[in-house]
Parts: sequence; C-alpha cells; structure tokens
Amino acid sequence: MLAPSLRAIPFLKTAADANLITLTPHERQQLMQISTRVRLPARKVIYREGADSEWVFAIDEGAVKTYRELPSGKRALSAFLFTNDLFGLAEQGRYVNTAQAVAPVTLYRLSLSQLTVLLKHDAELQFKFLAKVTHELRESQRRTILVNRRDAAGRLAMFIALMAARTCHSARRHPEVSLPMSRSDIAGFLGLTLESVSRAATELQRRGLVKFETRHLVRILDAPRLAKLVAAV
Amino acid sequence: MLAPSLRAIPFLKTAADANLITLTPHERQQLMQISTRVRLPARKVIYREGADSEWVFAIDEGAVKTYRELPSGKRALSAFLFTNDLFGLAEQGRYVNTAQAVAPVTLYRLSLSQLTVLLKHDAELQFKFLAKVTHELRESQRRTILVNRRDAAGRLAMFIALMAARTCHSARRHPEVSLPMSRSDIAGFLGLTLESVSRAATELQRRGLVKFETRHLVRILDAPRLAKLVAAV
DNA sequence: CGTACCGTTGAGTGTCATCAAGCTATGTGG
DNA sequence: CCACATAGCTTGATGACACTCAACGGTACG
Repeated sequence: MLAPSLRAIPFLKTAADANLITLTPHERQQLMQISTRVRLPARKVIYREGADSEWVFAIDEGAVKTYRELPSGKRALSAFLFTNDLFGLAEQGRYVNTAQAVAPVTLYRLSLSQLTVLLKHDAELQFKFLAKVTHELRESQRRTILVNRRDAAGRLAMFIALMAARTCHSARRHPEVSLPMSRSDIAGFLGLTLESVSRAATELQRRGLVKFETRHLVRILDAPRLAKLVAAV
Repeated sequence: MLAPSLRAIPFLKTAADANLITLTPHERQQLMQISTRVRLPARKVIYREGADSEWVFAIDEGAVKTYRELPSGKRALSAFLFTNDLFGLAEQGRYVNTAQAVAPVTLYRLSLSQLTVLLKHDAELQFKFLAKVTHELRESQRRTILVNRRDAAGRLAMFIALMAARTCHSARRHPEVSLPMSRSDIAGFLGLTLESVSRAATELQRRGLVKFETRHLVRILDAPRLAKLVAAV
C-alpha cells in the first residue's frame, strides 16, 4: 500500500502481540489523501531552518538527517530518521532544523494545515501521533545520555548498537549493520570530531568487536562484548 | 483556579497575542476531574524507573528532576521540570526514568487510563498535549546540542541562560535566576563533574558575567557578554 | 555547638580536539 | 579504459581541558 505509515512504542502495556503502534489501513488512506509521495536524491535539502513550515514528512524508505547550523559554522546533528519516522514538526510556523537526505529517500509530504484538521477530527489517529512524538522524545533523551559519555569508542559502540536495533535483522551469527551516513555526520551526531570517530572505528575493529566491510557497512563480530562496552556507562 | 495547566509553543504561527498554547478553563476543569493535587517535600521520589506507570503528572509549583541510573552507578539527568510542565509519559506501561522532587513541589496527579480516555474523546485538548510533547522534544534536542559543547564555562552559561529563559523576569537591570537544584544535579544535567561545575561557576564570576548571591541564586551582571558566550558554540 | 553534607580548591593524569599530512574511493572527461 | 580531480577518510604529533583523587572550607541542621 502506497500510503504513509508510522511506528511507535505505546505508553500503555498492551497485548503481547501489539507492542508496537501502527496505523490501520483506513488511517493510512486518510493520510494518503493529504499527502504526496516524493522521491529525493541523496544530499537534497528538504527544508531549511527558519523556513515557513508548510509540510510534515513521513519517511517511506531511505535516511534523513536533521541538523542545526551553529554560530561557529559547525553542524550539530539533531537526529537521523528512517522508515516510519516522522519529521518537520515546527515551532511557530517555522522549522527549527534543517533536514537533508543522507541517502536517496522516498517521503510522504503532508500539508501541515490539512494534517491539523485531520488530527483534530480523528482523535484515535492523533493519539498515535502523540505516541510517536513521545517515542521520539524518549529516543532523544537516550541519545543525550549517549552523548554524555566521555570515551569515543564507547560512543561509537552505542551508535552502532542504536543502528543495529533499528534493523530487525534475522538472528544471524554476525549481523551486518548499515551506516548510510558519512563519518562526519556520525561525528556531528556523537559530539566528536571526524578524526575521533575514525580512530574509534579503528579501535573497535582492532579489539575484534566489529569489522568494517565498507565504510557504510559494519559487521558485528562479538555482540556480547560490544553490548558490554555499550552498557559500560 | 486549582486545576492542571500547561504551556507550550504551538506548531503553527498564530495571532501575535497567542503564541503560547494554554488550556481553557473548561479543559482545566475536565483535567481536574481526573486529577489529584499532591504536595511533596524536596527529595521525594515520585516514581521509579521501571515501575508500572499509573499516573501522569503536571507541575503546579516547584521543581522536579528526572534521571536514569547508569550501570556505573552514575545518574544521568534527563530533564528539569517546572511549573506547567508535564512528565511521566511512559513506555509499554513502565516509566523510563526516575522522577524526584528537587524542591518542595505541588503536582497534579492524573490517572493515565482516564487521561487516555479523555484525550481520545477531546481532540482539541489532545492537540495541546501533542504540542506540549513536541515542545519538549525540541527542548531535548536543544539540550543535546548544549551538552555537546566542550568547554565547561560555556555549558554552565547555557544552563543559566536556559533557567533565565524560564523565569519571565521583569526586564530588570541585573536579573536574578533561581537554581533550585544542587551542583551535582547541574553536573549530571550538563554531563560534567561536580568539580567542573564548581570551577566553571567560579570562572563565570571571575569574568564578571554573573554573581552567585547564594548557591541557589545567581545574578546576571553582564547579559550581553553572557549571551555571547552562550552563542559561542 | 558539633556533625554531616555539599561545595570549593589544588595537583596530576588521560583523552579528545586541533593541526597537518597522507591515503582511498568515487566520479568525470579525455 | 585510464588519468585525474575531488571529497571523504585515516593516521600521526601536540596541546588544552576536564576527570580523578585528595584535602579543605562553609553551610544547614539537629
């Protein structure tokens, strides 16, 4: 079905088979009616910080980063977003971040004003949006803890674990994790320099925890020890 | 009126006189009917990480911190919360943080199940909750940027600016800012050690930017230079 | 007035940022 | 198809800064 979807962990404990919030076909259809499917190439800027926020976006396929330009000229990454993620919620009618495609991406572009009307009409659907934003808030808080770590290797390990958690890979012996973003994006996300990320990557590999098959594909060799490092906050 | 309230910045640009979302008397009344007003002393633990989440809380007066215990025994503070803030939104029926009163606090305790019913029934009210959570998400992202700074003095300056932004003080010459939390709480929030916070405080004072009247009350002496330091990311 | 607790100050060490130089992949045009 | 250019990545040396450990000072409370 070619219609927006999203996924979130609910507030409440629900039946074991439904511990993820998803949209019903009807809800997706409703959203489809106010949305346009858009394909964008890698590096395409989707919107800029400060621009009027006409649209909200849902990702169907691909990867997006959001960031803010700091006075010093550096870029602080706010988030990486993937399939079923939502972005573009603004403040006072203006976007607070810049959003840019990391890899080729397929989006659903929803009119903010129409979405507002729809959400105010359909409280059940809105509740799912509320769950999604709450979910993202928790993710953001987790990341803040992540970034508070001192050691570069530990931070990168957490990042790899984070990315691995997304891709619900078959329980393979040595799962591969895709890192579509550049080293400098990872650095911006982790609050490190590009060089430190590179060194940390080398170190994780030297210690036998992971192996970088390519720059954008890492294989987890020793999941238990990696997990131990991740937990060693 | 003794009823829960909240405040948030809306998504959309609205009339100049309404750039803050607040609850209508009727909405507050509805919330009052499913809430209990609770007074708690400083340091009281409101709920613990992992506990069943029966309640959501809205702060009437006072200050609360939320934190997570890390494996190492350290505490990573997730947020400080004040009047009109909301907390206790959980994941799968369990709280993800521990919440503790920093100062004596007056809360509204809302039954999560009853609130869920109410929000699904009243889409306009729910929309305000959605705006509030989105607002907190943005705050969380800002804070992540803050914590990414390298220099301790800059981080503390940002923290003071953050606290100052809350208290919409009359445009006084040298505004006072209340810091009800302990140094080690600030340290936990900023990702620094207690000692570094202390040294940073000394340095800001030495540079003539602020003056610590008491440990919990700081006076801003040179707002422009403080702002410059804050912006020097 | 005494006792904790919180906060400040000091000395030394380790880690990451910075600066700088090479290296590798990717894509383009001859 | 290959030379070349460019951006992205890796590696190395150095210095600044925050953490750690440790001792001292101040404040609140009984």
